[in-house]
Amino acid sequence: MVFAGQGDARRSMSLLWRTEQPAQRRRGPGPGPRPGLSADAIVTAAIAVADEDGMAALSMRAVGERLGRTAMALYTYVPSKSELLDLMYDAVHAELPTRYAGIDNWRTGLTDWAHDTLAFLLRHPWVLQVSQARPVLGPHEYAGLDTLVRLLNGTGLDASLRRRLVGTLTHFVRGCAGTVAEARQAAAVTGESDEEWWFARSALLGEVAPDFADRYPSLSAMESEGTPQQPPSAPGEEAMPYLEREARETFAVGLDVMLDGIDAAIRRMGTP
Amino acid sequence: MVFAGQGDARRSMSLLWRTEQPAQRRRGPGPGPRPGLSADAIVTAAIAVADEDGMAALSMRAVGERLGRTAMALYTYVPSKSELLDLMYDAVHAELPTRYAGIDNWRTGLTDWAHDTLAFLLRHPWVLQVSQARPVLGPHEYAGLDTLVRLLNGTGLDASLRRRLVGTLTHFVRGCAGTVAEARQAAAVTGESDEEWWFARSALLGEVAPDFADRYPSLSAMESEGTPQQPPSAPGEEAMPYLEREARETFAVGLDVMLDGIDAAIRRMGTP
DNA sequence: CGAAGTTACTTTATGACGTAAGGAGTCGCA
DNA sequence: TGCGACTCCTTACGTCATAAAGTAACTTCG
Repeated sequence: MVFAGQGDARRSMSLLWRTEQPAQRRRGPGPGPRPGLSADAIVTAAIAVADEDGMAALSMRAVGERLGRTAMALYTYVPSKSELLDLMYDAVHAELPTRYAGIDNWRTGLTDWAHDTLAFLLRHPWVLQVSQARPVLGPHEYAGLDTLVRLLNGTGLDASLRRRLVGTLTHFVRGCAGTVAEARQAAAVTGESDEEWWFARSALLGEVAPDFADRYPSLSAMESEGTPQQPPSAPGEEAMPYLEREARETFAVGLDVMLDGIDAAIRRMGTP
Repeated sequence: MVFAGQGDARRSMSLLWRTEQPAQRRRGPGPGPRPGLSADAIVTAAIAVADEDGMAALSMRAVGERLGRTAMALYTYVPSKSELLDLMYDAVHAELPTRYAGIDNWRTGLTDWAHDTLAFLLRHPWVLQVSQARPVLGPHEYAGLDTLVRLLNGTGLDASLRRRLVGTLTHFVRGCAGTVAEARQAAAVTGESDEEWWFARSALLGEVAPDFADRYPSLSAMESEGTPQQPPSAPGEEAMPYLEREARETFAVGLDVMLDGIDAAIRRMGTP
């Protein structure tokens, strides 16, 4: 987990909400030899690094290199790596859709929201590694939050209950996204596909725990019963990796279960 | 996020499942001057470091220091930090309860499980920062998984559905635990309480976004409506920090919503 | 025109990290 | 007494964020 927002709070909020004093610039002197960087350019480059190579690869050197500068050049525009992370975090949240057609139907609205949010998190998996407590409090994150609340308003539930549902739904989507993201990263880092990994590991597991079925009877029973034979993927379409397919199944099923639970709360409200 | 299990898979599984060759030891020589370390002692010390000071403070140097050795001394017993993490991860999972009284009542069983798991994760918050994809596959983690599956068996649902519920419930509990854990860590690192933090931040927010209520109408309405006046905590009992209280509310409400969703699935099964 | 001031950027340095390499000390057994 | 096995230490390398100080280019002023 990477902690953002460690720097000067006022400076950080200024940068996030773009309330920097516009004057003062070009007051006397002029720029140096180069075309000149900007905080925006740095944030864009940093997002590209994180998207492509993951949070672990996000170093000031890497961002600087992408811009043809040294790491230290960035500190002219960005106070620290922590603040840069804040800016990156809020910048990508601008991608979240804010308009949903069926506001009258809370269920389809929330389903769409969940799918969009999952897709967003898979485009920018490093977002999951930014601490959630003490949130960044940027304008785009708030916009995303406002959208979710608006969709929840359609349920007609109490404000106090809606408040909790925001966290519940977010936890779930983030959890699913995390599983997929980590599986992808593991595959990228090790160069070993999910299938290869699982094949090797289950062989070792058989060596090392020959009594597996006796030690974990419920788990074993469920696995042998509940694992469907997967159909071979249609020719021409890329087979989805094992762990990712599992995670997406969990997402679909779990989302329906949660929405059923919300539905139950709505019904209960009608007939107390 | 910290990735474990990067080392030699066979060695790692051997260590996890304690299938090291027992011979070979003390074959010819004797130990050096010191009483002698062991993998177990190192794992215990490493868990203590991570529990007390967080994952960021878990360095080989720090663990060695706690044992009165240098960082390099650990490498005699543990192949790498990654493997040490595997061992730590599985070792703490031994704390998870495996017996639950009311197996006949799936709802109370799952509720107890969720509370126990939350408490476990809050005792060892660094567990949340170990990657979930490509799991560690140790005996104690499997025991915890088997327990959850056993409780889910009480629902009578299909194996394929139960499979997905494992992930759904886990994501939710982990998400709640993560919020609390991160809030605690932020408070510990910055020395600033949730209340102080929020007070300072909301003042800045008012400066920087005076039109907040207009920009985020749904969110603002929900906040002003759904935030209860919190009663002053009884004298003598420690007031729970703001963010932690919020997270625990989300946990309680969200868990009930999820269990209602499971209940709906059970009813649907009865009357197709 | 030249000096001074301002900014953009680089170089260098510090103390952290994981861990490779190469000892040094101690013991059992020959 | 010497050898091999074993534990543990010192040193070293390349990485990280970032503090401090230096350099180069430009604008403005004298």
